[in-house]
Amino acid sequence: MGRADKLKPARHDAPLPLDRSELPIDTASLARYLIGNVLVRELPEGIASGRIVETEAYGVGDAAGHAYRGLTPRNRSLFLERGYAYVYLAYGTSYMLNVSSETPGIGAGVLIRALEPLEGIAIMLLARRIERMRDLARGPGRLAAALRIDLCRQGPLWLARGDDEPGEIGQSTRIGISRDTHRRLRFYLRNCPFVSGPRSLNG
DNA sequence: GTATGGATGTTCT
DNA sequence: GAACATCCATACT
Repeated sequence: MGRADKLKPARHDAPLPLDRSELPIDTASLARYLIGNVLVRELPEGIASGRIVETEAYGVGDAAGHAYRGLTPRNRSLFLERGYAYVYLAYGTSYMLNVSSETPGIGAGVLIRALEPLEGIAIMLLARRIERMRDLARGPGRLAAALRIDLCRQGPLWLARGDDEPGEIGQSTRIGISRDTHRRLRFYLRNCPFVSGPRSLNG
């Protein structure tokens, strides 16, 4: 527990974090496990949260993963034990949020791609110019914008337990990559309007 | 609904 | 200079 945790405790009724011991170590297992659980962000304006409905695994020896070519200053948090954030800027416009996986020293992680908004929708709307509510956090860049994961704002970020059974989980190839495109390492909630990607991948 | 192209900044060759 | 785990606006079926 670091000093910052003691200085500003979370709101008393905020969802409790998952214990690290319950996170699967294996990357694909973690990606599947996270579906149905909750991502919580505490901002000065209040709590913003959403149910995780879409993830992608970027595991050991995966040529599409950022850790594939070894440890660099950018990707070093992927080499931490499971449950740490790895955030980077893609295409100069969108931040991507990942959860580190595997054991310390092994570079791997899970990309969180979409949320079903739960709490603090008004807070998330402040950062998203949208017409349809379903687009609030539908896609990894939109998700990071909605939760204002922009690396220049104060506020904790954690994973919490989902309230109920997530529903049927589908599996497909991953989106937006050019290597290892055949692997079916994308996990999503079936029949969920908040999932990104073309209909052909979401059957 | 799907397809296409431009904007954008960091990392690595 | 190229690649890139994207988004948005626009055009079209």
